[in-house]
Amino acid sequence: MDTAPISMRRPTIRDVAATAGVSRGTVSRVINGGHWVSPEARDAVERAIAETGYTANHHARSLATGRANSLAFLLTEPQHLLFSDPTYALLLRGAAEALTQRSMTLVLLVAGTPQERANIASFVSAGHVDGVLLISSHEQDPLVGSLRAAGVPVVCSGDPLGLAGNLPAVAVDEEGSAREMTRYLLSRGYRRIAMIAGPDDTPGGRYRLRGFRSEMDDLFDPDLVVAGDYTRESGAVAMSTLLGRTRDIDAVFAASDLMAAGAVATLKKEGLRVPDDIAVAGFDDSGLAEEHDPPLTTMRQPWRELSEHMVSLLLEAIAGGEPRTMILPTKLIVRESA
Amino acid sequence: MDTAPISMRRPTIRDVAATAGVSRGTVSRVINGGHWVSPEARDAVERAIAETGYTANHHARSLATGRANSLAFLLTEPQHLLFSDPTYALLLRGAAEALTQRSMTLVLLVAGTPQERANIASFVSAGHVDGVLLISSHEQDPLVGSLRAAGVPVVCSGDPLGLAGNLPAVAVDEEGSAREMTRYLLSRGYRRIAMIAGPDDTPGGRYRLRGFRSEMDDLFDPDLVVAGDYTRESGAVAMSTLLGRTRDIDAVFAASDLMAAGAVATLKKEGLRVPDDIAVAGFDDSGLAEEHDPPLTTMRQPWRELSEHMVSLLLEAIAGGEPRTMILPTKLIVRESA
DNA sequence: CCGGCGACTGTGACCGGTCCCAGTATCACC
DNA sequence: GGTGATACTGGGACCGGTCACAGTCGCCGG
Repeated sequence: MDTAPISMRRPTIRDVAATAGVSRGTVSRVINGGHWVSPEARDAVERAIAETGYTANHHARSLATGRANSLAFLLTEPQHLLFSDPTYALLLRGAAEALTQRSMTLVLLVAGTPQERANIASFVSAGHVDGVLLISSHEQDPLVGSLRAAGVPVVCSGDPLGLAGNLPAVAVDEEGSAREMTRYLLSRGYRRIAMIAGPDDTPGGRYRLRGFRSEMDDLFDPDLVVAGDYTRESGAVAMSTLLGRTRDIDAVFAASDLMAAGAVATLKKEGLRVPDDIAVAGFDDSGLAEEHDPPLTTMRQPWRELSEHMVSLLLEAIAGGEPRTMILPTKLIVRESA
Repeated sequence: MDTAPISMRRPTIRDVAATAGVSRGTVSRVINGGHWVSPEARDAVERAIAETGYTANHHARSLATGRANSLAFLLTEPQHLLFSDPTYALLLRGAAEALTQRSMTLVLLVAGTPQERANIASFVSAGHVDGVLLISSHEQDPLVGSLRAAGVPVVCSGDPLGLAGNLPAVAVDEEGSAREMTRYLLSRGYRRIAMIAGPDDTPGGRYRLRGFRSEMDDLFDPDLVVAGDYTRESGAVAMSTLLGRTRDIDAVFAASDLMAAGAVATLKKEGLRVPDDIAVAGFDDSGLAEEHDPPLTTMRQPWRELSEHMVSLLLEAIAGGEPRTMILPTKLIVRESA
């Protein structure tokens, strides 16, 4: 019956051992660093591996070692946000690369519906991944709590508000960045500067506003602050709100490029020119900023470094190291909008 | 020394069996459908599972069954494209959801550097995932060949050009969609319609152009066709090229929203109004279209359905079914740009 | 009363690795 | 020549499931 070419089953470590004329143990040692193996044995094993085309079975290895060799990229934002905001894609790309380099894999988890959240909690707690790259959690996300309780190593993107210490995190200097942008706007002669802040339960919402306020000092006017939720639409709405309060505004600092873009859209609709009538600055330099019309002045977040360090801190934590937190610098990118 | 609360190891199927007072086999049967299990046994097992908080160990199961319970989402585009084009994010989101529903996991693979491509080929061939969702392959991608050779189930997004048949795929009716858009533009009275096509080695490049050409019929002018690579920049460049050839253009049909946006940018720079001087239509309805200024008339791709069907066709193929291909309809979305 | 069948259950082998321990060989040293 | 350390090797046990198979039990028909 079976006239098809026999589909050889994948070679196992035993096959390699047999063709190399050594034991499984020796093959295993060669694979894992090769200490305490004689040069001849190593050679034989390496030849045998090449000859048989052996590749290790991840599942078997994970079962034996208890390590999964994979990390979860966990998005906790409501769905619609996740994929409209280009910053997530940047982090995802960086994380994927960082893991590929370490020959680990990236499991994408999206915590949208309550059902999904429950599944994810049990999935992760069950040890199917070694750790979690936690992306953009609002303060007091219960999911984070359950992960911590289960003892799953976690590293946060951005300051883990309210999860006092102990959680490793990689963040940018939110407050300092906001101060720098504010200082820049002031240096350009703007005095009536409004801020479209992020939600107060996110680090980017809280600390960027704090930096803005302290740098503005006497010039700070609470009427010129409106909070959005980082989306383009919320930026547009916020700008309308601001204009409804007063026309005495000469610059706007938005806590995300997306909100800045929304603000610009509103301004255009109102017949106001950017930056001639009102200057607009964003935050993130998410790619959108450069393509925008006009190109946005913004604070560049070091996306590549952020994800790279998230991965390395997480691996440290998994290895049992002390939880560390890194603060990375941002960079002022001056374009045309302000 | 160890004053910390003992960290109980995860309960295994044996623990469940013990507390339920049955054998491992029975527990396994309950978990996998529960056939040929007495109601009392089932009850006891379910109680024991709840009591112990048991969750199955994926690695052990995969080792025993040979199934990984995960699919790869494989991006074969050069890096910079992947994450600037919002359409990938839409597919990714949909795939993640579709898999979560089936309690499978999504492994993200990015085939960027040659090194990564090699790793991915061996990773996938080694059976670490059950199948591959292949995203946007150019014709004759060697990676696809090696995956097919290794017998890994694959499903393509878009017509798998050149990989004649046999590969299941989910695509939209490219040619029909392009005809519909062209017909619409003609119905609006435009006669000198240009096309910014996609690369000819992609289905969206080849077939959308084909549809455009056949619907234009006598009005088709090869001088009014330029190919881009779906990016915004290429759209901008293509538009410049077109304008360099002739100013006798009253509408432009771009094979992606991103290229349409680039074209609009060029037109604005040239002082031309959209749609008053030149109308612009896109393709994808990738989210960008709605937010664009002016909002883009475009062909909506059914992203959710695309990814959902990709997953289900792939699972069919994995189960040994005949490779199937699905063609989904698009929808003309009329906004302001044309 | 026996044979046979269907429903249900328990058990041992196995998936493909890792790890640990016992064992051997070689060599230096006293 | 015995002792002990060092370098290396082999093999059994184990990780936590699934699966095939054998076995038990009750019941029905002949």
